[in-house]
Amino acid sequence: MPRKRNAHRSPEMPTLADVARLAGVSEITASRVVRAQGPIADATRARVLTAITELGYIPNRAAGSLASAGSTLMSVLLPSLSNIVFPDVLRGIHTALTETAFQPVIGVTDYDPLIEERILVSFLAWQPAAVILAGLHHTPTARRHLEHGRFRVAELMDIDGEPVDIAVGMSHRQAGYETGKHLIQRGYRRFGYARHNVTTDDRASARYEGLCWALHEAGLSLVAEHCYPDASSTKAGRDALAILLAAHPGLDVVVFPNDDMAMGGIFHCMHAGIAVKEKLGIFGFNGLDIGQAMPMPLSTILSKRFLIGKTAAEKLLESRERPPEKTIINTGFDIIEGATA
Amino acid sequence: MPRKRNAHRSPEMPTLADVARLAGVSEITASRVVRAQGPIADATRARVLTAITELGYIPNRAAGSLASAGSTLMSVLLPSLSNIVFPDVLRGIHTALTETAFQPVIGVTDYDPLIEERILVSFLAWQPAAVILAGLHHTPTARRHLEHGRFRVAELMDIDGEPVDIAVGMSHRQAGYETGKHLIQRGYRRFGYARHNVTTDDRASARYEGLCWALHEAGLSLVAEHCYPDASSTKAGRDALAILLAAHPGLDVVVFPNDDMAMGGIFHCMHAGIAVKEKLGIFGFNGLDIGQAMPMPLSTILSKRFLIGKTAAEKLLESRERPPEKTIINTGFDIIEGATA
DNA sequence: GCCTTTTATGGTAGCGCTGTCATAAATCTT
DNA sequence: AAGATTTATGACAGCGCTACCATAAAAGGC
Repeated sequence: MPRKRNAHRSPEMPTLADVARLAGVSEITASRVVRAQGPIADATRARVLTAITELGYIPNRAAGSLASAGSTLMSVLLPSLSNIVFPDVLRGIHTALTETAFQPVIGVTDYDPLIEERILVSFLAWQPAAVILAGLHHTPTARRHLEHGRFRVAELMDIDGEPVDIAVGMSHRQAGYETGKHLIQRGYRRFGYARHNVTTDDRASARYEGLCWALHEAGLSLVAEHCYPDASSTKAGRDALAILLAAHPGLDVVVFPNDDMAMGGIFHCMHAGIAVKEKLGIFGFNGLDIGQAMPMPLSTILSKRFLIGKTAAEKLLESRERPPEKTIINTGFDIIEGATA
Repeated sequence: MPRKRNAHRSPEMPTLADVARLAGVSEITASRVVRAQGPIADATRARVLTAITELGYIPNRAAGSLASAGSTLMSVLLPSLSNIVFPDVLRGIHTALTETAFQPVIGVTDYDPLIEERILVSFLAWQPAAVILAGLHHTPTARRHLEHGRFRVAELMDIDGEPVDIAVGMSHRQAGYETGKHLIQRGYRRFGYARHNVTTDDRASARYEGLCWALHEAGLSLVAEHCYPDASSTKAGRDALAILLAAHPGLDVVVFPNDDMAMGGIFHCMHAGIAVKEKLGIFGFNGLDIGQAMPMPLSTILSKRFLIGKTAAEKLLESRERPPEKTIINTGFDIIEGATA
């Protein structure tokens, strides 16, 4: 016996067929009106539109996606939502997607490539139009899926490497290097570094390496570093600096992996009565607003997070076809001199 | 002529039929293995699982969703991603959804009920299992859709009102009231308020009202308020306080709609040499980590954002059926005494 | 041993939409 | 005016999966 229509749906939802019947056209014509695709006579369009409002018709995207083998979803895989950095990226993506039919589906990987792979696979089940993820480093399985080519791929934040399709971001190695050069030029010599526990944050590591390289070039090296055994936070920065200075009082500048921790460093100095900049330089990364609103603006590097997200989404929308060659877009960075180093 | 199978798919994707064929079972049996549903003999399951790995099969959720009239998507509509508050909520939601089959699809409404309505409708096209949104205030059309009942609904942050299904949050009116009582008890009498431009942030308005009510009860009223003509930010708080004090030097406490602005207020005091707490009390809202990591921890109210998101998602997962009565979960709030008021 | 219940599997018909092809009418060429 | 092109519409199958039965075999009850 055939399944009764809508048997498993509580109140009947109007379908395209209902719209078509009411408007006195065929289903496919109604479909064309909904999708604004193909030539439609104005009078016909009007009739269909009226029918749609009258019935309160909402298209079923699952059916559409199934029939056309492609969805309007854009998978976004972010490492973390614990600070404002990735929400900023997401905001950029969302801004580019407003007024388009695309919708972001988000997943959080906790900086773990295996989790990234698992979430990616579950996202692919929706036949996304594009996949956005952070960094260029993925598991082999994930990379294989990404290279399959049925969807566009954007790898964000980092451009030091070979992207699958599009990469949008900056060179973190260079940012670290420029940080070192900038601070050396300003007379700092005895460098400290306050790290946090995320060993898989490739970008923080790249900045660290760049910094070391700049020091090396100048015949210097890190005097001290401390790894705070927990996630990055303002408190982590504050405590890390306290520990660092207790063991190495002679430091004249401390570089932090991000602004949150750097602000913690400043708070420690305020608390301990250390003159920031004169006695101890503090340098961060990200260029958060709050750091710039302080009485003594934080010296840091502005990463263009919103721009990265927005640019990536825009590029992905430009064409559904993956171009023959990989694209790298360098959004660059700005050194903010600030007043703390 | 029938459409050639997979004609519009570049490289052929394996389907359930391929898996079933390889495993020597029927499609429906393979489907049951994939969904871990119904009784399956261990040997059969193993064969199907092997076939799945061998083919690299990824289920097509659009087809599944269409056939079963329900998806594993959870629509999340947030007012903003510009500060850490809603990312925290999202993090809570995501945490509850990890290890489940559900995936959050997110939209940003910019505190605009009309945008909320538009995004809601476009999300409903995916037949979501649940919808999560902020606040209890929606357009009539949106409310009608939400009440339709084919999916669970959670309204977050606010519990002062009548929810559609589940509400998880706190009473912002009461938070404002308690703020007022707390500050009055500490001896403050000449109150200022620094507002920002989002007039549609109902929760900030509710806190404001609660504060005014507490003042009224004590025979007091706001001495001054200033509305910063831009979005909330640390800089907004800093500038707003400067303006407020220029016009009303006699204020002894200023309440801010959130911690970001309150920190701006503290930064102004630091800059202008005003002794915070002794000369001018500063009070925020949210209980952000950064405020607590300052040398002088911010006096504020801790809103339990992560908990709200997590609780909501968990409650939604408990049953697919909407219960006969509406549920309100009060996650409460804590007054953080801090050192600034 | 016969009947009931449970366990394991399959056949089949859609879910609601869109790709493909076909067709008819209107418009443009020369 | 006859053909070529463009514009507007429709018929129909099928996207990949699962709900709804049906069935057969195994297990349990007395």
